[in-house]
This record gives sequence, C-alpha cells and structure tokens, in this order.
Amino acid sequence: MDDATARMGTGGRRLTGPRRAVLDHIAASRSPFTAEELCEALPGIGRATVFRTVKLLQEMEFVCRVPLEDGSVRYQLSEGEHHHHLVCSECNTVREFVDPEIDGLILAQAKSLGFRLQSHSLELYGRCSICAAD
Amino acid sequence: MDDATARMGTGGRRLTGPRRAVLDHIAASRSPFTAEELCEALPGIGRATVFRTVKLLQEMEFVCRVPLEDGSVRYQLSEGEHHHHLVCSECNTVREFVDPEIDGLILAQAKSLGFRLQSHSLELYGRCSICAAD
DNA sequence: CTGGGTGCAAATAGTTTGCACTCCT
DNA sequence: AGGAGTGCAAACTATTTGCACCCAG
Repeated sequence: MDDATARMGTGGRRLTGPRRAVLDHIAASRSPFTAEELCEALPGIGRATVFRTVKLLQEMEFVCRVPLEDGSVRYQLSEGEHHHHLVCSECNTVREFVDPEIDGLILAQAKSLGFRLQSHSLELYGRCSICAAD
Repeated sequence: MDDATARMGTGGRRLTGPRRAVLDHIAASRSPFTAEELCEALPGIGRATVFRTVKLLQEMEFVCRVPLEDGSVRYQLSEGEHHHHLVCSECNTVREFVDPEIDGLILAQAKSLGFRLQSHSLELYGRCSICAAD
C-alpha cells in the first residue's frame, strides 16, 4: 500500500492531503468499504473527493469493486491483478482467489460459442469458514 | 412467456392490465432492457409499477438481472434457472449459457477454501460472433 | 366487496459535475 | 506560476415509498 502512496504522486498525479488520508484509512481498516462509509470516516474531506479518489484507485488497480448479491457495491484493497471474489454474507469479508483452471474453462466456453472474450467477472457468495462454523 | 402470464395470476397475485402490458412488451422486444427503457416504451404506466413489476418478475425468475461491465444493470427474459451471461459490448445482446464443468470447479474451489457456497454469478464480456466478424 | 395493485409525487441513495478557490510540484 | 486537486452545492440517475384511489377475483 505504500506502493500505492508512492505511485499516487506520479504521472501528472499529485499526492495530496486528502488522497493520503483516503489511502491511509483504506490501508488501516483492511475491510471492504462503501463510498459512504469512507465519507463518514473522513469528515472534512468532501464527498466528491472521496468518490474521485476511489475511482482513481480503481483505475490504478489498488482497489477493486466488489458487487454484492443484492446489487450494492463495496470496494476492497486489491491484492493482485485478475482475480475473483469470495464474499461472506455473514461477516461481509471478501477474499480474493485465482483459479487458472476456471479461467481456462471460461475462455474455452466463450470460444465454443464464437464469442471473443474481453473480460469476465466471477463472484462467489456464501459463508466463510469462520462463519460457517457457527 | 405465456407461462409467465398464467403464473402471474396465482398465489394471491393478480394479473392486471399494467402487468400484462409489461409482460407483453418484454416478450415482444426480446432484448435486454433497462427499467428506464420500459418506462419510456410504456407511457401511461407509472414508474413505480414498472419497477415493482420488474422486481416481481425477477423473484419469479422470468426475468434476470444482468450486471454490465460499467456497473449498470439491464434485465433480460430468462430462459432457464441457473445460468451465466455472455454480454456483447458492441450490440448489447445477452446470451445465456450453462456449464456444469465450470460450476463444479467453482464449488470445488470454494470448498477448498473452507467456504460454504450459497450462490455465484459469472458474467463474460466481449464481442459476440456476429460483431466479432466486423 | 376487499385486499392487492396503481399512479403520482415526494423521498431516498448513490454518484457526478460546475465552479471558484487552494496547494502541490 | 500554473495546472492538478478540492470543497461545496446543485444536478443527476436509479429506485423506493406514502397514500388515496381503483379494480380483479
């Protein structure tokens, strides 16, 4: 995440106070968040700036968008590039995972239907090992 | 879809004029739609009714929610129960497909991570065979 | 005739934008 | 100094809700 802080000041971009505050908060809490929650946690920083920064972080792939089952959206510090999500419906944690075998089958399926695949998204919903143990 | 019309009048539900109009329009156009488009296509039917009917149809599994790459949402006449989507980013058509092999791998992956899977969603984005042919 | 359904308008949620001002680099 | 970034408020987009009225069963 320091990586994020460093790269934030490059490429014509500027590492400003508000941006640093957003980055710090995301890094500190480590759990998925909504734009609204960020705004509440960071009073003194304008809504627009929060949204603009989150969007920027998404483009920089430091943060990823996690669509929930009910259609709402959370964001989460991203660990790697292409990955999928396991979303716990009880404690709301989001775990990333990578599975080349699944990706391969997806590509094969797309090909067999004559579809030129550009991207795909896969989200698993259920209960994480901790919550499943009641 | 006549099936939908029939079942609409069961279980305490009522088959009303507006609902019939919505069903007819969806069946006739056969392409993915937004709530907004439905409203425009059916003037004289209130927004609220359109939204309420679409939600109802989703619960009845006659229509399914299709999340697009940009985060927006469209709806589509549903062919079967559990399935995935191929979304063409050029002509916006949505094609359903089923792949037990992928589903199996997804379940296995979830299990191996101690996750109790409840559901999952998979969307493929790219260009359909027609659009890919330039 | 009665409870589910409807339309309207207002309310809500989530996100974006215009603009004057600020402050990194 | 100068342009990227910011805060605010207003504008938007998408959807929901309260409520009086209506109509299918």
